[in-house]
Amino acid sequence: MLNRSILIGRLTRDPELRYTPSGVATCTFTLAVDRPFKTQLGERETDFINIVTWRQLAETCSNYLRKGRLTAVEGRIQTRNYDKDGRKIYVTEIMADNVRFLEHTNAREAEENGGGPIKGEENELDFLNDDLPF
Amino acid sequence: MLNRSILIGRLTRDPELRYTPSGVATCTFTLAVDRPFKTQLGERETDFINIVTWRQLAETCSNYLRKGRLTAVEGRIQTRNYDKDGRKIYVTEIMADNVRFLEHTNAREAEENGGGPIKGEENELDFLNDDLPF
Amino acid sequence: MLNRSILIGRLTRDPELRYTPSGVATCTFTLAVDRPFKTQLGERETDFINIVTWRQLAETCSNYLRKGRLTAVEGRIQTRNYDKDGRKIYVTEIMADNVRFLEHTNAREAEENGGGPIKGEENELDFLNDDLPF
Amino acid sequence: MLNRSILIGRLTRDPELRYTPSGVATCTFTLAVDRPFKTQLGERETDFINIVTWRQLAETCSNYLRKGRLTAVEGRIQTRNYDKDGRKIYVTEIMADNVRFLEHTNAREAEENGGGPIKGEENELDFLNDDLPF
DNA sequence: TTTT
DNA sequence: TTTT
Repeated sequence: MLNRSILIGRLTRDPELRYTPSGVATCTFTLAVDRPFKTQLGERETDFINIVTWRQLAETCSNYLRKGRLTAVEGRIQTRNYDKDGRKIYVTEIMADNVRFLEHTNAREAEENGGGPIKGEENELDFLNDDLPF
Repeated sequence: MLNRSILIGRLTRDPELRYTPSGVATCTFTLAVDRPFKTQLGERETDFINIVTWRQLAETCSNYLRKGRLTAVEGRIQTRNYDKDGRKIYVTEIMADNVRFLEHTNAREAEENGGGPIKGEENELDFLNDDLPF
Repeated sequence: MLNRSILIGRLTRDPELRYTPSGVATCTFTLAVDRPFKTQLGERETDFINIVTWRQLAETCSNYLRKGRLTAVEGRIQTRNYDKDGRKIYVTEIMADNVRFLEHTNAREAEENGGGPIKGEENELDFLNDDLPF
Repeated sequence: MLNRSILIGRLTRDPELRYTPSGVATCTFTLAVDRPFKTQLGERETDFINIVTWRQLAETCSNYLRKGRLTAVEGRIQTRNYDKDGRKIYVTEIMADNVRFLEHTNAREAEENGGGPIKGEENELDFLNDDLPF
């Protein structure tokens, strides 16, 4: 009936952009989110959460996100399963409908690994949100 | 850096209460959460999300929740993995720190399957908020 | 950049349905949400949060919600101000894009105060969510 | 029964730190959060949301936040009212229990306006989570 | 102006 | 009273 998650973390690697047979873009990446406490041994642990985006949002994520970038994600938890070698594998992913790029691509990075343009980022993002004004 | 999920759904079966070797209570259950849209074939799909609670909150969930009960859960997505037959199994769970019982146990149900007391429920819930790691 | 609120509470009175000059439906109501703790005097306090919905969602809220009904609301905090007697009045409201009716209208209530139909409620709700599947 | 808000925005001015008569620290600031769409005239509007923090979290916000800083806030909507010149003034605020500093103080800014230390920020934040009434 |  |  209601299913909403909000995460802030860093990409564990560059995002992957693919297309369905019918041509719909999908972009996947993993967010590393530090836990808000330490273990009894004083170590900080991290959760690795898989994110899936579709269509326009997928294209923009592919253009603007890179490994290590601090990112906010809003979406819905989705579960699925498939068979592998006669075993059922369970998968949990966040279907994101809103992604916020919290760190701007700086010049050096953009050059080095193909990060997206710095200007215009905000404007592109205006159309990423499935929320309507009213 | 930030990790928050809020879910409303129904328990797929009665909750399970266990204790760690050191005596800490933990209660687990699965929420069935209907997706907010239908497939192209007009079918409604459901996500099955594992919930974990600890300590006082675990005890109260075990007392008041039953299969089918509408329930709101607030918590943090946690991931872990373990080896099984030489394969890595990945698990995603919600570590809940707030659980709201949206359906009161009615008299018949309480008698039939051991559901918790009807009176006093709200007061017990006052002490369920629990922001601790476990 | 990100603005999301999720609330569960009870309507303080029946919802109000109005139309803008251009004919757009808007439905407003107030949720009473109990605080998760008691004061030092042992009293429980309550927050009263104004909710605004638009269009199809406004119509459905008007049909299905009634005073006292337990309801979940998801939306965005919006602030505005206006002048009254030369003073600026500040208003904070939740622009809701998702509303879940957690209590079914029972037969007696429906008859007494014009609550909406019991059957079909879930189906109507399918179209209330601005979130797209992908 | 459930009341959770998550916001990302920028401080409209430096935070204000005060103490209650009994010596409890409270820090208040306002977040400017851009709306996720533009008006029909192509203008982007902004919501201004008042945030209140208490105790340890208040001290750290006062030390690390400055005007313009991008910040994530998690908390609970609280409403109150008071009389002013025989009129009732209604106030809505977020009682925050988790604040994330999304922009590091850089050297120049720190020098210019007294922003907090750059090193150690993350560690301090570990203790900010605070689910208490105030 | 407030709900159970 | 508003931020980039």
